[in-house]
Amino acid sequence: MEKIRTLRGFRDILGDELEKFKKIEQAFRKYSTRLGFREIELPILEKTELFVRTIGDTTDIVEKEMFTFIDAGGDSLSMRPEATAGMVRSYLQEGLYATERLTKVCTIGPMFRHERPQKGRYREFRQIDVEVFGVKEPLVDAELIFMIRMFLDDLDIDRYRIEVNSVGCKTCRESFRGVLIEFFEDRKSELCDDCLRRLERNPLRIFDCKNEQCIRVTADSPLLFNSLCGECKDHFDLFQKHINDFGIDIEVNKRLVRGLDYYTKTVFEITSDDLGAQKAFIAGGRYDNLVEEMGGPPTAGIGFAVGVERLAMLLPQKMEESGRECFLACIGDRARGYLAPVLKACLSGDISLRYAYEAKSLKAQMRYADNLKCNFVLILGDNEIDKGMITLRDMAGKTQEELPLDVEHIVSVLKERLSG
RNA sequence: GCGGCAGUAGCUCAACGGCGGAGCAUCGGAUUGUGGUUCCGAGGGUUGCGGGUUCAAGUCCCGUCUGCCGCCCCA
Repeated sequence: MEKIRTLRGFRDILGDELEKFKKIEQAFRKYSTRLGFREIELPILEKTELFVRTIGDTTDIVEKEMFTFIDAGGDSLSMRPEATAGMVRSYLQEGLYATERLTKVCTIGPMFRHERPQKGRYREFRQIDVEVFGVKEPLVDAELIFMIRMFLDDLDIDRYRIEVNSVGCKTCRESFRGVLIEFFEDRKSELCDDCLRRLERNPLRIFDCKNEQCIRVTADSPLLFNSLCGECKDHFDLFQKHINDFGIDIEVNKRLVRGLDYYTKTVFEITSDDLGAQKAFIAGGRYDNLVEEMGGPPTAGIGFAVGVERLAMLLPQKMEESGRECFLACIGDRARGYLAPVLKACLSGDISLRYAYEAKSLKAQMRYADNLKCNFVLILGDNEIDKGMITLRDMAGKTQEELPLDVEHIVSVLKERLSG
């Protein structure tokens, strides 16, 4: 019989990795709460059209990376490949634009992309997603970078770079597109096959190419950053001033491009060389036209996503200290009769109690208790019961004492020992 | 989607084409009811899966699945 295992690129999350996820989410919520973000849970499945219209129909994500299927009713549905699309849909559907001046929301959950798995790249992966709707001022751009900085500091992560760029607005991008195509037309022969395709669909992405030949070509090319319109230029300058006020070091990377169509003005990427090929573990940017394009009122937007698995890889490997636990070792059937009352009293008294389900030798039970890293072991056998006592052994101190066999008393002594 | 490497006990890995092993982990024992160190012992495997070559395949060949590295993409 063939063993059933997870689908390719899908994993069970357990042990240290799950602890890291919890730690990351806890640290994140600390700052999201303080900055006024509300958490929201969104569906994993949405109409395919939502992603096509937001992310862009010529992006790789939409073209070949979505888990898409036709449901029984004939609708094309897709597992969400990212969170912003659903956030925008929710913002419009719940009418938040009408009930509040600005909206700060975040969500944490799994995303799905049908890619070839690699370290730090899975078909099901977890993202923390943050969005702000209704603020066009660059102060919020800086606030998000600041939030990321506080969050990473909290996790003791310091080997990373913050790269920022501006991809301009619709008007500066349209006019630049012509300039760029004209430049590359003359040097077509020097570009790789991938870039020739990009030239047709999204010429800006040529700047993203790692091919040395293409990098040489783009080194001579005009940059969108240098031909931003006045408004976009002012926005970026003010953003940099605010970043400076927060005391954060950033690198302006004029070649930085994002793979999703909706981005405008400020874009950023947090990368680490400790991650291998998938260097970016946080990325985001502004999308000032998206809400309107999706049928809402003109509303500025900005957000970012954290790749939780990738961030977890940057966390130190050290195991969490196990909690302070107690163990009850019973010798004989008479002692077993005390298990239920002792367990009941311990749990009510907020004390962790472990015990063996099988009637094992005391030696085996002690070994088990040690294995579980229990700090204290209660030993109960005929000797103790006849005296109306119970033995309490301090495993680290290798000392033991006898206590009256009274559950309330036992719990109060354990509490005292565990807190000291 | 493309290229390369790999898959043997729960984990890390050995085994010239010739009887599948070790360390760690788990469990038990070392004279009455006391853990870690030590000693002894036990359990655990269709060698990822399916074909093929061969007297004989963990080992060679083909396919497939999965992982890893790079490309691509992206968080």
